[in-house]
Amino acid sequence: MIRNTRQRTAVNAVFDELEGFHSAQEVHARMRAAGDSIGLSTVYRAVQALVDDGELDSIRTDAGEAIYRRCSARHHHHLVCRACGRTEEVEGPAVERWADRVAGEHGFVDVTHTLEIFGTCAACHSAGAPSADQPG
Amino acid sequence: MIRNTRQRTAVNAVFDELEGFHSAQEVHARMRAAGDSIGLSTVYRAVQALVDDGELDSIRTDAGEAIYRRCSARHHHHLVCRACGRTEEVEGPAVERWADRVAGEHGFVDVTHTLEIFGTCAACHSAGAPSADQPG
DNA sequence: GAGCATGTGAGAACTGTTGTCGACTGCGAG
DNA sequence: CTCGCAGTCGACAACAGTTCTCACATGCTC
Ligand SMILES: [Mn+2]
Ligand SMILES: [Mn+2]
Ligand SMILES: [Zn+2]
Ligand SMILES: [Zn+2]
Repeated sequence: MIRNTRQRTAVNAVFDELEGFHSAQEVHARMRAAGDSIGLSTVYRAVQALVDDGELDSIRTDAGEAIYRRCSARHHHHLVCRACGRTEEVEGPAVERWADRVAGEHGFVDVTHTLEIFGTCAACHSAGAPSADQPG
Repeated sequence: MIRNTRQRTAVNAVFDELEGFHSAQEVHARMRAAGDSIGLSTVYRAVQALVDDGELDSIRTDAGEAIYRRCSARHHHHLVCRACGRTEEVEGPAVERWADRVAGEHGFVDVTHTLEIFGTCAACHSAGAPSADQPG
């Protein structure tokens, strides 16, 4: 059975305070800095449990790092600022239908998808942010 | 300037023989097994150069590993079988427009996106493959 | 409270990837 | 066809993120 521990509660609470995506390492550092005593392994275990419970959503950065944020229940995608990390949740029913349809046309079943949009947000753009590319 | 070397030519050639996505490590192992002498660093440098040249497309697995395949020039996405790794290139102009539009509505500029569809292909499904989930 | 399955965490181990640096080599200049 | 050298190679070390190990601690049930 799953136990309530100080650490799990604390990790969960961190994501109440935080906007956008954050890595396990960052969460660990924040907690340590705030005086919480917790091990890095425990943070990893906690975020994974929260993802399994549907409490957190996770995506992977271009650099291969897993990042997490508190996630609303309905299916959606993310619009992420490359410069500041600011994140918007976006929905597109037509895209959902397209993905399922195109997969079905190829004979695929049990279909899921990942979709992330990256750009420079208005604030960062007016501040003069750099740019980057994404494979297709 | 960029030089033609035996190694770069060989890495490029490997992707002529191969369907679907393959990791740098796998390519290295294949080449070694086939008697080619090449260093792992060189394979990494070669695949990255090929990605930069638009010769290869790269995506990242759930496990965080970068995988590569020979890629047609036009912008597209991938429909990947979770069981056998078989990959179809798919296009959806409407999805492209949607991504740009929704990003623009939020004030984002310099917009790119990633979109991958996962499922079980017909062959694997009739063979009775397992299933998995993908975050949203 | 007692018993014990479950969770913790410091550190080691692992994985994919990148950096280092002396040796090597493609290739344009002469 | 040399020569010279910037570009390249590759064994190896270093790195970053993540997972494993295992002795110890602690929620939960009874
Ligand atoms: Mn979707
Ligand atoms: Mn697209
Ligand atoms: Zn921004
Ligand atoms: Zn398949």
